[in-house]
Amino acid sequence: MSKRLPVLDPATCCAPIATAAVPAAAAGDLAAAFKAMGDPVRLQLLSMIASADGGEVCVCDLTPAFDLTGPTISHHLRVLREAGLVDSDRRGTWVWYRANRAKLAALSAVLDVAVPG
Amino acid sequence: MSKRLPVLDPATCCAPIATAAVPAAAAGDLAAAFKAMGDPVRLQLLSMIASADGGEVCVCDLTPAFDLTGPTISHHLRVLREAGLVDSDRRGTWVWYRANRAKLAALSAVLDVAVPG
DNA sequence: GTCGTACATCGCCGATTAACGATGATATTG
DNA sequence: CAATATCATCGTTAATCGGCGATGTACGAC
Repeated sequence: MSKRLPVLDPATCCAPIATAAVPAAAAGDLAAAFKAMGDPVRLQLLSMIASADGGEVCVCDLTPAFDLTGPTISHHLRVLREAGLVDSDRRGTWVWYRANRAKLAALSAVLDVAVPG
Repeated sequence: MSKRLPVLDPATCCAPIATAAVPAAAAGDLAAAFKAMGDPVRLQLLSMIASADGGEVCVCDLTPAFDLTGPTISHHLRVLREAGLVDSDRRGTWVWYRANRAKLAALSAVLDVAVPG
């Protein structure tokens, strides 16, 4: 399935942006992940996958939730996959998606900040 | 300065995506914020602003950090502003930017997740 | 084998975007 | 006042993106 390896380990990169500036080398990978979430449909897809009971969802349950064609949903799922936010797994006729929780946690940590007052 | 009000209160919206699916009405605003961070230059700008000593940075200190023209940096700052991630403030000749920490915290919370193992 | 279903990929098109140079607005200085 | 500096806006261009229909691939049923 040609999983493309992330250049940077999501667990180690990076310090919260309120603590230190993101190094240029890391900015690309981080921005790619945020960019993948920067579409309403993809954000909903990601949240449906991440919050799914049992930790995974069949594409057949995702597609009918939107007023979009199959190829379009497939396209968005591919973007999420290539960003390393989700993983897919074909079992028989159906394809199942699950969230990469470590990646989500890393992104959350990057945005974490002490809120004043 | 025509600050455009967010449709949804960043402090109340939303539950972590690993907990519940993002409502369609909220997906747009959330995705817009992530989209703004989905560019390497903007992510670096945001991190430079958020981590700045004193909580704010002059544009004059941001522009020379990139191999880009002034208008291009101005454009990226505008995107960050319209996404509600930063606020600007002109004082004399210079314009100062500071991060909207509440918004960053809200986005961090949305991505927060319990990591297994 | 032939069908029908479930997704992915391909190719195309209209809309959006990042980048630039030129121009404009605002503030300080002489 | 004129001149300079900072930053935003305007207008253009090349590239990217989201959407679709058509086609391809993998699987189960027959």
